[in-house]
Amino acid sequence: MPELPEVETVLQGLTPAMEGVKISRADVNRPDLRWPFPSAMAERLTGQTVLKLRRRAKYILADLSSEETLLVHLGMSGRMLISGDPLGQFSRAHPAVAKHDHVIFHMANDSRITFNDPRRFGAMDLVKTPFADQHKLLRSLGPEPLGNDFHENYLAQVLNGRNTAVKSALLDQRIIAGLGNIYVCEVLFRAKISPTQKTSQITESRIFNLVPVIRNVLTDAIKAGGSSLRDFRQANGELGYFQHSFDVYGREGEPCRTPGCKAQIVRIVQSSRSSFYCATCQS
DNA sequence: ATAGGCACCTGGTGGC
DNA sequence: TGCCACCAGGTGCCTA
Repeated sequence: MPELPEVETVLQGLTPAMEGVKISRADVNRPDLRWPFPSAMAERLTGQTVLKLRRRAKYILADLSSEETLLVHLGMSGRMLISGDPLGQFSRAHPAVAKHDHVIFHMANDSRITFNDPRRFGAMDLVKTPFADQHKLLRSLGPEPLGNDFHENYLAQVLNGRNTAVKSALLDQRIIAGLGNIYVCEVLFRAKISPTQKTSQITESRIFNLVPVIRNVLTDAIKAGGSSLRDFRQANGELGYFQHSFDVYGREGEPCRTPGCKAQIVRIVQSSRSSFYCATCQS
């Protein structure tokens, strides 16, 4: 599910309900997700105030008053849903605990945040706040695509000499942190680059052009509240709607949206993942 | 060091 | 209805 725009959307939804608010209790309903939870996680969360909520790549980080930081990854199917009425803006009763509700945060403002993840590819960990960036899962991440460290010269330098398809390179979180399968497909369509193109074969001007294209695709998706395919929800339960703006993802056999192009979108498999593209427009 | 494949897990869909 | 194969938004780890 969640690539950078979806995680950013969830973060923005959670912030008013969680930031500055104490966790009165945490229910931890199983011992692990992708990996075992950190020891005594429920006790280490209980009573702590969330000082700051932030995002790094596809991770949500919650800095706690205990000087520990809770690190959350949504994996493929993770959701964080708010219930209750933290802002007095809407009223919604707390739902009964459902299947796959693995962790529930009971906040002092009477809201609840429920982490639900059927496939359990998600993860949570606790780390001392000053060392959060050095956490094993974070320390090798490349620059944020919407941040200042991601720019034309960086991308040209890091892609130069690599002998891999540009699709794989843009999915590599060490090169750029936050893109996933959907948004790489959409980026390559807008940039008119074939997903099979080797990075070393792409001209410098086309590499440079990828930078604003990546930024635009991500910012458009964030404005739309992310993409809801099967089960993605914003933290308030609403759907994102960027999926209606897909040019290629999931559109195998449908017409290319480039004006005047008569081709159909094709699907190929690269490193066991689907790539959607227009073989006429993208080279 | 780098590139490619597999594994982890559940649920939805479509074909027979 | 049932069974089965296949597909899914991620990514760490193992192999060559």
